Amino acid sequence: MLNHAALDRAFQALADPTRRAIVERLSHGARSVSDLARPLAMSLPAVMQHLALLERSGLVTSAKVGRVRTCRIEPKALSQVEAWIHARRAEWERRLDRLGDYLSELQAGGGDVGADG
Amino acid sequence: MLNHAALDRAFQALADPTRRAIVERLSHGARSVSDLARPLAMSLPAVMQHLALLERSGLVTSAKVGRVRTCRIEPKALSQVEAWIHARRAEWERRLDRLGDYLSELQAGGGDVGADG
DNA sequence: GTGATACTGAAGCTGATGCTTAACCATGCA
DNA sequence: TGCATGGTTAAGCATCAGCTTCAGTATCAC
Repeated sequence: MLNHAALDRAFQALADPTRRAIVERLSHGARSVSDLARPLAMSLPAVMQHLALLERSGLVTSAKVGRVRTCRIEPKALSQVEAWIHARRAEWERRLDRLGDYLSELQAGGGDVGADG
Repeated sequence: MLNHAALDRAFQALADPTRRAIVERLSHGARSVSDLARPLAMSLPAVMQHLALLERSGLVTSAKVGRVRTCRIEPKALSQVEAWIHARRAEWERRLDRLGDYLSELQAGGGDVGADG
Protein backbone atom coordinates (compact mmCIF):
# COMPACT_ATOMS: atom_id res chain seq x y z
CA MET A 1 0.00 0.00 0.00
CA LEU A 2 1.19 3.47 -0.90
CA ASN A 3 1.64 5.57 2.20
CA HIS A 4 0.12 8.99 2.63
CA ALA A 5 3.17 10.95 1.55
CA ALA A 6 3.76 8.81 -1.52
CA LEU A 7 0.14 9.08 -2.59
CA ASP A 8 0.47 12.79 -2.11
CA ARG A 9 3.45 12.98 -4.41
CA ALA A 10 1.77 10.78 -7.00
CA PHE A 11 -1.35 12.93 -7.16
CA GLN A 12 0.73 16.05 -7.29
CA ALA A 13 2.81 14.61 -10.10
CA LEU A 14 -0.29 13.86 -12.14
CA ALA A 15 -1.69 17.35 -11.60
CA ASP A 16 0.55 18.82 -14.27
CA PRO A 17 -0.50 18.40 -17.92
CA THR A 18 3.09 18.12 -19.14
CA ARG A 19 3.75 15.30 -16.70
CA ARG A 20 0.54 13.53 -17.67
CA ALA A 21 1.62 13.85 -21.30
CA ILE A 22 4.91 12.21 -20.36
CA VAL A 23 3.12 9.39 -18.55
CA GLU A 24 0.82 8.95 -21.51
CA ARG A 25 3.79 8.80 -23.83
CA LEU A 26 5.62 6.34 -21.60
CA SER A 27 2.59 4.07 -21.46
CA HIS A 28 3.36 3.29 -25.12
CA GLY A 29 6.91 2.33 -24.31
CA ALA A 30 10.11 3.36 -22.56
CA ARG A 31 11.82 6.50 -23.84
CA SER A 32 15.01 8.46 -23.36
CA VAL A 33 14.99 11.90 -21.72
CA SER A 34 15.66 13.86 -24.89
CA ASP A 35 13.20 11.69 -26.75
CA LEU A 36 10.53 12.69 -24.24
CA ALA A 37 11.62 16.31 -24.43
CA ARG A 38 11.53 16.62 -28.23
CA PRO A 39 7.78 17.25 -28.70
CA LEU A 40 7.48 19.43 -25.61
CA ALA A 41 7.62 23.21 -25.96
CA MET A 42 10.17 23.74 -23.23
CA SER A 43 13.84 23.44 -22.45
CA LEU A 44 15.51 20.15 -21.61
CA PRO A 45 16.20 21.13 -17.98
CA ALA A 46 12.50 21.85 -17.58
CA VAL A 47 11.65 18.37 -18.80
CA MET A 48 14.25 16.92 -16.47
CA GLN A 49 12.61 18.66 -13.55
CA HIS A 50 9.31 17.08 -14.49
CA LEU A 51 10.97 13.69 -14.79
CA ALA A 52 12.67 14.11 -11.43
CA LEU A 53 9.31 14.80 -9.84
CA LEU A 54 7.71 11.83 -11.59
CA GLU A 55 10.51 9.64 -10.36
CA ARG A 56 10.26 10.91 -6.78
CA SER A 57 6.55 10.19 -6.96
CA GLY A 58 7.27 6.60 -7.91
CA LEU A 59 5.23 6.81 -11.11
CA VAL A 60 8.30 6.57 -13.31
CA THR A 61 11.63 4.82 -13.00
CA SER A 62 14.74 5.37 -15.05
CA ALA A 63 18.11 3.83 -15.68
CA LYS A 64 21.15 5.26 -17.35
CA VAL A 65 23.13 3.27 -19.87
CA GLY A 66 26.08 5.08 -21.35
CA ARG A 67 24.94 8.65 -21.68
CA VAL A 68 21.31 7.79 -22.29
CA ARG A 69 18.77 7.71 -19.48
CA THR A 70 15.77 5.57 -20.30
CA CYS A 71 12.50 6.21 -18.50
CA ARG A 72 9.62 3.84 -18.03
CA ILE A 73 6.31 3.69 -16.22
CA GLU A 74 5.92 2.08 -12.83
CA PRO A 75 2.45 0.54 -13.13
CA LYS A 76 2.21 -0.25 -9.42
CA ALA A 77 2.24 3.39 -8.38
CA LEU A 78 -0.27 4.17 -11.08
CA SER A 79 -2.60 1.43 -9.91
CA GLN A 80 -2.42 2.64 -6.34
CA VAL A 81 -3.58 6.08 -7.36
CA GLU A 82 -6.31 4.38 -9.34
CA ALA A 83 -7.24 2.38 -6.25
CA TRP A 84 -7.58 5.46 -4.10
CA ILE A 85 -10.04 7.04 -6.49
CA HIS A 86 -11.91 3.83 -6.96
CA ALA A 87 -12.31 3.35 -3.21
CA ARG A 88 -13.86 6.80 -2.78
CA ARG A 89 -16.26 6.31 -5.65
CA ALA A 90 -17.17 2.80 -4.54
CA GLU A 91 -17.86 3.97 -1.00
CA TRP A 92 -20.13 6.73 -2.26
CA GLU A 93 -22.03 4.37 -4.53
CA ARG A 94 -22.34 1.77 -1.79
CA ARG A 95 -23.93 4.45 0.39
CA LEU A 96 -26.35 5.42 -2.34
CA ASP A 97 -27.35 1.78 -2.69
CA ARG A 98 -27.98 1.43 1.02
CA LEU A 99 -30.00 4.62 1.04
CA GLY A 100 -31.99 3.26 -1.89
CA ASP A 101 -32.66 0.07 0.00
CA TYR A 102 -33.70 2.01 3.06
CA LEU A 103 -36.07 4.17 1.08
CA SER A 104 -37.57 1.07 -0.52
CA GLU A 105 -38.10 -0.39 2.92
CA LEU A 106 -39.78 2.77 4.07
CA GLN A 107 -42.29 2.54 1.26
CA ALA A 108 -43.45 -0.72 2.81
CA GLY A 109 -43.26 0.62 6.37
CA GLY A 110 -43.11 4.18 7.70
CA GLY A 111 -40.88 6.56 9.64
CA ASP A 112 -38.22 9.20 9.04
CA VAL A 113 -35.26 9.11 6.70
CA GLY A 114 -32.43 11.23 8.16
CA ALA A 115 -31.11 11.31 4.60
CA ASP A 116 -27.41 11.58 3.82
CA GLY A 117 -26.11 14.76 5.40
CA MET B 1 -15.96 11.80 -21.83
CA LEU B 2 -14.24 14.44 -19.77
CA ASN B 3 -12.47 16.93 -22.01
CA HIS B 4 -8.86 17.86 -21.60
CA ALA B 5 -9.45 20.99 -19.55
CA ALA B 6 -11.89 19.30 -17.22
CA LEU B 7 -9.55 16.37 -16.63
CA ASP B 8 -6.86 18.92 -15.93
CA ARG B 9 -8.94 20.62 -13.28
CA ALA B 10 -9.92 17.30 -11.73
CA PHE B 11 -6.34 16.12 -11.38
CA GLN B 12 -5.31 19.48 -10.05
CA ALA B 13 -8.10 19.40 -7.52
CA LEU B 14 -6.99 16.02 -6.24
CA ALA B 15 -3.38 17.14 -5.92
CA ASP B 16 -4.06 18.90 -2.65
CA PRO B 17 -4.23 16.77 0.53
CA THR B 18 -6.90 18.96 2.11
CA ARG B 19 -9.11 18.56 -0.94
CA ARG B 20 -8.55 14.82 -1.02
CA ALA B 21 -9.51 14.72 2.66
CA ILE B 22 -12.71 16.55 1.76
CA VAL B 23 -13.46 14.10 -1.06
CA GLU B 24 -12.74 11.22 1.29
CA ARG B 25 -15.07 12.68 3.86
CA LEU B 26 -17.79 13.29 1.29
CA SER B 27 -17.56 9.73 0.05
CA HIS B 28 -19.15 8.75 3.37
CA GLY B 29 -22.04 11.13 2.84
CA ALA B 30 -23.06 14.67 1.96
CA ARG B 31 -21.96 17.41 4.35
CA SER B 32 -22.45 21.10 4.94
CA VAL B 33 -19.60 23.56 4.42
CA SER B 34 -18.98 24.28 8.10
CA ASP B 35 -19.32 20.60 8.84
CA LEU B 36 -16.51 19.91 6.40
CA ALA B 37 -14.49 22.77 7.81
CA ARG B 38 -14.72 21.76 11.46
CA PRO B 39 -11.93 19.14 11.56
CA LEU B 40 -9.64 21.09 9.25
CA ALA B 41 -6.93 23.29 10.75
CA MET B 42 -7.77 26.34 8.70
CA SER B 43 -10.24 29.19 8.40
CA LEU B 44 -13.67 28.78 6.85
CA PRO B 45 -12.84 30.96 3.83
CA ALA B 46 -9.85 28.71 3.13
CA VAL B 47 -12.13 25.67 3.11
CA MET B 48 -14.56 27.49 0.84
CA GLN B 49 -11.78 28.14 -1.63
CA HIS B 50 -10.99 24.45 -1.68
CA LEU B 51 -14.66 23.64 -2.17
CA ALA B 52 -14.96 26.18 -4.97
CA LEU B 53 -12.07 24.53 -6.75
CA LEU B 54 -13.53 21.06 -6.21
CA GLU B 55 -16.80 22.28 -7.63
CA ARG B 56 -15.16 23.89 -10.66
CA SER B 57 -13.38 20.61 -11.25
CA GLY B 58 -16.70 18.79 -11.32
CA LEU B 59 -15.70 16.41 -8.53
CA VAL B 60 -18.14 17.94 -6.07
CA THR B 61 -21.54 19.53 -6.41
CA SER B 62 -23.41 21.58 -3.86
CA ALA B 63 -26.84 23.02 -3.25
CA LYS B 64 -27.99 25.63 -0.80
CA VAL B 65 -31.12 25.18 1.28
CA GLY B 66 -31.88 27.99 3.65
CA ARG B 67 -28.49 29.17 4.84
CA VAL B 68 -26.89 25.74 4.66
CA ARG B 69 -24.91 24.63 1.62
CA THR B 70 -24.69 20.88 1.30
CA CYS B 71 -21.85 19.34 -0.68
CA ARG B 72 -21.73 15.94 -2.26
CA ILE B 73 -19.47 13.88 -4.49
CA GLU B 74 -19.98 13.68 -8.23
CA PRO B 75 -18.99 10.07 -8.92
CA LYS B 76 -18.90 10.54 -12.68
CA ALA B 77 -16.00 12.98 -12.57
CA LEU B 78 -14.21 10.70 -10.15
CA SER B 79 -14.65 7.71 -12.41
CA GLN B 80 -13.33 9.62 -15.40
CA VAL B 81 -10.13 10.40 -13.55
CA GLU B 82 -9.98 6.76 -12.59
CA ALA B 83 -10.47 5.82 -16.25
CA TRP B 84 -7.59 7.97 -17.40
CA ILE B 85 -5.18 6.32 -15.02
CA HIS B 86 -6.52 2.89 -15.82
CA ALA B 87 -6.08 3.42 -19.56
CA ARG B 88 -2.41 4.38 -19.15
CA ARG B 89 -1.68 1.42 -16.91
CA ALA B 90 -3.61 -0.97 -19.14
CA GLU B 91 -1.76 0.22 -22.21
CA TRP B 92 1.59 -0.29 -20.54
CA GLU B 93 0.66 -3.77 -19.37
CA ARG B 94 -0.72 -4.69 -22.77
CA ARG B 95 2.63 -3.72 -24.26
CA LEU B 96 4.48 -5.82 -21.74
CA ASP B 97 2.29 -8.76 -22.62
CA ARG B 98 2.92 -8.35 -26.32
CA LEU B 99 6.63 -8.09 -25.68
CA GLY B 100 6.42 -11.24 -23.60
CA ASP B 101 4.62 -13.03 -26.43
CA TYR B 102 7.21 -11.83 -28.89
CA LEU B 103 10.06 -13.04 -26.72
CA SER B 104 8.35 -16.41 -26.35
CA GLU B 105 8.03 -16.64 -30.10
CA LEU B 106 11.69 -15.82 -30.50
CA GLN B 107 12.65 -18.72 -28.28
CA ALA B 108 11.05 -20.99 -30.86
CA GLY B 109 12.47 -19.03 -33.82
CA GLY B 110 15.24 -16.45 -34.04
CA GLY B 111 15.85 -12.76 -34.80
CA ASP B 112 16.21 -9.39 -33.07
CA VAL B 113 13.99 -7.84 -30.41
CA GLY B 114 14.11 -4.05 -30.73
CA ALA B 115 12.95 -4.02 -27.12
CA ASP B 116 10.79 -1.22 -25.73
CA GLY B 117 12.68 2.02 -26.12
C1' DG C 1 42.17 14.60 -28.87
C1' DT C 2 38.14 17.01 -30.94
C1' DG C 3 33.60 17.76 -31.57
C1' DA C 4 28.86 16.27 -31.14
C1' DT C 5 25.41 14.27 -28.21
C1' DA C 6 22.93 13.49 -23.88
C1' DC C 7 22.28 14.79 -19.71
C1' DT C 8 22.99 17.50 -15.16
C1' DG C 9 23.36 21.44 -11.76
C1' DA C 10 22.58 25.95 -10.13
C1' DA C 11 20.62 30.44 -9.93
C1' DG C 12 16.98 33.44 -10.78
C1' DC C 13 12.43 35.15 -12.44
C1' DT C 14 7.23 35.10 -12.53
C1' DG C 15 2.76 33.79 -11.79
C1' DA C 16 -0.10 30.60 -9.30
C1' DT C 17 -1.52 28.56 -4.84
C1' DG C 18 -2.96 28.33 -0.12
C1' DC C 19 -3.62 30.73 3.41
C1' DT C 20 -4.99 34.85 6.45
C1' DT C 21 -7.97 38.70 8.31
C1' DA C 22 -11.69 41.79 8.08
C1' DA C 23 -15.57 42.88 6.56
C1' DC C 24 -20.37 41.63 4.98
C1' DC C 25 -25.06 39.25 3.68
C1' DA C 26 -28.82 35.94 4.57
C1' DT C 27 -31.39 32.88 7.40
C1' DG C 28 -33.29 31.10 11.73
C1' DC C 29 -35.05 31.92 16.11
C1' DA C 30 -36.55 34.01 20.59
C1' DT D 1 -36.34 43.46 16.53
C1' DG D 2 -32.06 41.68 17.67
C1' DC D 3 -28.68 38.19 18.02
C1' DA D 4 -26.55 33.83 16.58
C1' DT D 5 -25.46 30.84 12.84
C1' DG D 6 -23.82 29.67 8.19
C1' DG D 7 -21.88 31.26 4.37
C1' DT D 8 -19.66 34.71 1.19
C1' DT D 9 -16.53 38.36 -0.63
C1' DA D 10 -12.35 40.90 -1.00
C1' DA D 11 -7.67 42.12 -0.22
C1' DG D 12 -3.19 40.94 0.95
C1' DC D 13 0.74 38.00 1.78
C1' DA D 14 4.28 34.12 1.79
C1' DT D 15 5.60 30.28 -0.45
C1' DC D 16 6.00 27.23 -4.17
C1' DA D 17 5.91 25.48 -9.01
C1' DG D 18 7.38 25.77 -13.57
C1' DC D 19 10.15 27.77 -16.39
C1' DT D 20 14.47 30.05 -18.19
C1' DT D 21 19.54 30.56 -19.14
C1' DC D 22 24.14 29.46 -18.50
C1' DA D 23 27.63 26.58 -17.43
C1' DG D 24 29.06 22.33 -16.61
C1' DT D 25 30.16 16.69 -17.00
C1' DA D 26 30.16 12.17 -19.24
C1' DT D 27 29.97 9.39 -23.30
C1' DC D 28 30.47 8.32 -28.08
C1' DA D 29 32.28 8.58 -32.94
C1' DC D 30 35.92 9.86 -35.63
